[in-house]
Amino acid sequence: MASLGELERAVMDLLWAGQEAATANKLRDLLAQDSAAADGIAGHQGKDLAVTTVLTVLSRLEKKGLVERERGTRPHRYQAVSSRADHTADLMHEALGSAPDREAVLARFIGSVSESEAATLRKLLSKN
Amino acid sequence: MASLGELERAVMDLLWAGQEAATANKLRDLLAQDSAAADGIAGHQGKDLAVTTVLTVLSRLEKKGLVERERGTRPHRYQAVSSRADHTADLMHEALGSAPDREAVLARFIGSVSESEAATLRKLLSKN
DNA sequence: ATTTAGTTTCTACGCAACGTAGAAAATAGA
DNA sequence: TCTATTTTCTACGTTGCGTAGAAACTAAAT
Repeated sequence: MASLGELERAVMDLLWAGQEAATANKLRDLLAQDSAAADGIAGHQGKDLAVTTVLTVLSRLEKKGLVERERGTRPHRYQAVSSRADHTADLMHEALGSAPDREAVLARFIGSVSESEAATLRKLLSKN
Repeated sequence: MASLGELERAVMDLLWAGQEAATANKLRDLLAQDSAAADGIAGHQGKDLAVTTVLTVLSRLEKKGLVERERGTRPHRYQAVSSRADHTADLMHEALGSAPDREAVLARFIGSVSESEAATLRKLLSKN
């Protein structure tokens, strides 16, 4: 399924957070904000990325099937193909599927889950 | 947590499969067997790896915390730090933990689980 | 004690992924 | 048609991994 680099991850987080499709410029601005916030504004050492950088990353994410772009509108607009929840669940299934002893894996997994999450799971498994 | 390359994965699979700690030479032989089997014996295009290759990989796995070695014995013996089931469960937790909306993730995860696995989960969640 | 055969460490090369962005090409609006 | 904006192309530096030779090290045999 291909794992994500740091910047790719940051971009996906933005796309997953916002519901609207966003342009590369918009994303660049948001990334600048975030990094400024992380430094505490004072720093803000010109961590602004070039738009081409963001576009490159978006292209790579598109190739990986994580992002979709509207080619019709002029500044192309990008959006995540699936929700973060779906994507994360896919990753979990991918990990699970890579093992021959799925039951054992599930046992370990459940064994180290918090009580509230266990409750959530019980609910999800009974309903339906 | 660091993901594994192809050879790293193959080595871990061997360590997870066998219960005894193994030497680099032993692992090299097992890898040669496996690749021969994969090709159907006829091929077996001298895919035998150098022992140093296996040792390098083992060192990297040790640095990643996946493998442990007995330095006392002369041909060092290597073994997995945790079982494959534990490791896989850890990966699942890692994926789950990276999302802010854990409940949503669990919902998707459960939603696309096979019926037999769902049964397994129900059992695991009730018992205890 | 010295040599030697086997073992481990060090160093390194090629390749692919990723962060990064300038140069060039394409396009929409003035 | 010219220009400002946007997108694509190309590329460079870094890091992880597959791969292994060279060098250092250690235990056994002589």
